[in-house]
Amino acid sequence: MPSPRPGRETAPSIRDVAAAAGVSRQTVSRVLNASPKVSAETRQTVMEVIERLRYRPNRVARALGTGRARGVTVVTSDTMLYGYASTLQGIEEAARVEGLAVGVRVVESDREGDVRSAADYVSDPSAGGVIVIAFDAAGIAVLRALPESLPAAAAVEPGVRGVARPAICLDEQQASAEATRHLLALGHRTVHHVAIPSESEHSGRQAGWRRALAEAGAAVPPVVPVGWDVRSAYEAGRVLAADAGVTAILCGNDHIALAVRRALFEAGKDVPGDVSIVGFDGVPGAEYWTPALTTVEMDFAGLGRATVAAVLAELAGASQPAVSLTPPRLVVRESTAPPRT
Amino acid sequence: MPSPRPGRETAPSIRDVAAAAGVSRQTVSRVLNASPKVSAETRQTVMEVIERLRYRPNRVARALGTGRARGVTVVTSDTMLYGYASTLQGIEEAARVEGLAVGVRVVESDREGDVRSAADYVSDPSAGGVIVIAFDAAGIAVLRALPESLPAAAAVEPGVRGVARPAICLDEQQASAEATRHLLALGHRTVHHVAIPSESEHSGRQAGWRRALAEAGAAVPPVVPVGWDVRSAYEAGRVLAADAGVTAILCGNDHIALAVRRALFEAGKDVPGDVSIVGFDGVPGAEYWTPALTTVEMDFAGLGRATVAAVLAELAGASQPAVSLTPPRLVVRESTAPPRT
DNA sequence: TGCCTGCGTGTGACCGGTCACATCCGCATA
DNA sequence: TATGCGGATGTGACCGGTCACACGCAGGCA
Repeated sequence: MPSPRPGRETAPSIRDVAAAAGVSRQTVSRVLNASPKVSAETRQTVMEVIERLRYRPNRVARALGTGRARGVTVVTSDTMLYGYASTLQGIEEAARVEGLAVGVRVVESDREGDVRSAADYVSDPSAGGVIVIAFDAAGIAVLRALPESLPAAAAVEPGVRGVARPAICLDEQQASAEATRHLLALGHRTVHHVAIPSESEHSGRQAGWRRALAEAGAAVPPVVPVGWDVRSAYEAGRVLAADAGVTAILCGNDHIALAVRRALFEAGKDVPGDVSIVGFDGVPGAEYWTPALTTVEMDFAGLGRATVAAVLAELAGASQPAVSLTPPRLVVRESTAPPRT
Repeated sequence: MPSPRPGRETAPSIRDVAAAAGVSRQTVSRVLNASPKVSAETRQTVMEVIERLRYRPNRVARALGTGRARGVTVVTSDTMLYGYASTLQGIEEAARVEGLAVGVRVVESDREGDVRSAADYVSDPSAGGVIVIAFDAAGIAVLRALPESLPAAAAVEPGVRGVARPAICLDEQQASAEATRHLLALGHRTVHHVAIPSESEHSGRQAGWRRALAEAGAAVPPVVPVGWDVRSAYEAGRVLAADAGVTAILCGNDHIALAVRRALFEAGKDVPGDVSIVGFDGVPGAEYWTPALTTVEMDFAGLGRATVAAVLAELAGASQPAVSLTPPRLVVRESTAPPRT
């Protein structure tokens, strides 16, 4: 605590500004909040004083007065995985532009205790609006546990139901189908799919893949589920590499593609000579991989920005603003080719 | 605003708890803050009431009362790059364990306006303690612009001077020297170095590399600086690939290594057959690259945790706690081998 | 002239905690 | 019995904004 006694240590308050400008604190408050009920003249005076005193409104006091902080808190189960991290980045950027504070809260799992604790955390007024990155079970559980009254929005996988919140998603179904068709068109009999943990049967990746296979009358091989850890993707790759019938693999994300590629390499199979692989995400640098990765680019940052717009609308009580997201799109590079005849 | 009129919408306050427990609000406050000046009996009663009412102290009110929020705000120029993101992750984790709120604020550059705005942002009491990820010019500028009175700590590159704050770093000089010696021992005449933007002449990577070369009496080739973007690393790789004298490259980070490897590949050079490469960071999955990458593993998460301990100490007015960091260490894999004779 | 209207402004209470200080009580000591 | 003392608890002010409402004043209309 900086003792307020010696000299003038403490930052100027709204009352200091009011006194210096010869108006009431409420008038200063109105100027700060761009209220129209202030004469141009008074506003001018007040702003000059604010400038002169280098006054900055205290966010804490404001939050206590209004009952909620002017900011957003992101709830997520992870901060490093590409999809999560980019979404977070988009949120931060949009929030900063809007002058909102940004908080982060990680939920480690969908266990009762973790979920409750995260929900409690964001229930506090200091959390402001809440954005849940609900790509997985933990996120969805938090979304469900959130008190009705909280202003919130979510970034989700396509196909999520039963969430009474504005939920935004990147619909990768089209692009996933396109990627599958691309492989089929190259002459592959069918396409195998390695699924990330956040995927469900109805989520975009899997739905698009299924649809494209069905349309082409191709067999639908069993989905190979893996965890977020690279090792499990590698193990899955080994299994697929051992199967001579596998010539094309649609991987749940780019990092999985990298590990699968390694497994294929160890099995003496060339990419794309023997097996073609496609990723999801479009991580930076995928074009400089060896071979350069064919992948579905996803605009997670845009998704993040859209969720900010959504909570802002919730906060203001307005209806959902129509933010247009750039849809996922297939980028063909070197990792896909016709199968060896 | 949930109108407090109809029914009981609002969360219980400390006064509700006090009333229900038959004590004063101050006593409840003491229980919450684990003050020793409460009888065991009273404490018990109060805790039961808290439990029954599901009371959660209001972080905003507390911050207004104490003058500062119980939390930390991370200032960083980036949230996605591996080093930054892992440090952030470590901070979040440690903060959560300590019951601290976590905020994030990005500074886009070291321009006056950006720096000032970030410094203003964290000067607000709602920011709590401040942790600056000062691997680069933007971070260091913020660190310098921070008001004296703010509780703050920083994660920095080794060799940073003139920062009147607890500054913690991962000293990779040893490991860098070791990596260089490893290459020299394999028979390489010298080792080239591609430097990341955050590196200075005196930072660990470069210092270790220089020292090892000097000790071995090897020539010190000019450092090749690149940006954070993968493309610039690729361009640097092309230049090195065109030079027949280059047989070993110490890359500033793993992603650079990946791009350099691509450039070598395009030039018809094999890794590690023709050229050996070493990375820095130890990104997850590097062991599944093709070839698996020899790299220096860095414990950024541990660094992040240490900074939390440091701000906590600042907050409490205590001296620096001695947190032991796990030092960076070389992990030899497949991307390094003797030069072709 | 009287009254209503609306704009610009000011006043007191309040948000939910904490701080500094006062008070009460029981027991040991003089 | 008076005094001192320290542990346990309570009281009022305060942190720095906002909210709801009151107020003064000018112009328009009856």
